[in-house]
Amino acid sequence: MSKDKEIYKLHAEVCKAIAHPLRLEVIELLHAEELCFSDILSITGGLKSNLSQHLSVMVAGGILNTRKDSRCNYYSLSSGKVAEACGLMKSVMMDAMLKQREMHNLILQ
Amino acid sequence: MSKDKEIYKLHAEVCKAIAHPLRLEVIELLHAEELCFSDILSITGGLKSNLSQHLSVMVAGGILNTRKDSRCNYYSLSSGKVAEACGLMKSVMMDAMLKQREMHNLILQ
DNA sequence: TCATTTGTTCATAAATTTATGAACTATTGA
DNA sequence: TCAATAGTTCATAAATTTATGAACAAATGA
Repeated sequence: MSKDKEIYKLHAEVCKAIAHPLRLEVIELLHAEELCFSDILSITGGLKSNLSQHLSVMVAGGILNTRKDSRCNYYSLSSGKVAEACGLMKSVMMDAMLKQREMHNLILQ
Repeated sequence: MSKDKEIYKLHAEVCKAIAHPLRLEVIELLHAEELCFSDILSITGGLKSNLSQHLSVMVAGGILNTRKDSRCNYYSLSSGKVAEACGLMKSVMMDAMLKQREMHNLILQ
């Protein structure tokens, strides 16, 4: 594979680490503060095994840091850039929603 | 589903639209200028059917606009925010790579 | 020491995404 | 009209991701 294609592949892996509803929810939570596994689980709900796997996808993708206290496993964003990128993509989504709504209104007239 | 979960799902769909090596390559190309299908194809290579499908994923995700000239189908970024978000994620990837390299060096000493 | 808490790991099934090639459509130019 | 250009759509197979529950491990506290 060309060097460029390698880079795009790595880039895509980091992007995939944010591309899931639960993972985006976790990113928003961790934007405010570091949290431990059970805190995140109690907020997001669902199975602990599922959350644990998603968190490890995010750590492997380099977007989360993890720190092990004797009692708890703490997770935090590796960089503010992650939350910033997610915010931009959210705004792109909002724009697309508005645009679609306008199209709808136009058709209904 | 709760309203929040719905939002995270839509948000994730837009994020998925950038989370593929070929799609990131297309985003970088379109950051500079609007291009038509065959131009993109000649730069990225691969099958035309594959490119066409990836482009439609991106249009459906709201990150690309498409315009049909009688001769060609032109594609462009729906917003500069898309390229900005990708740039941030690329920088997160670079940071992760550097960090991993440092870890490596530490272990090899 | 033994039960409890706090997660991770594993196997598996289900769902989704991706790649491929063939078939198809629409427009243009000879 | 007929061939060529420019792309889309479709069926299918392969790969990857996701969800689930059970089993496991490590640390704590009674």
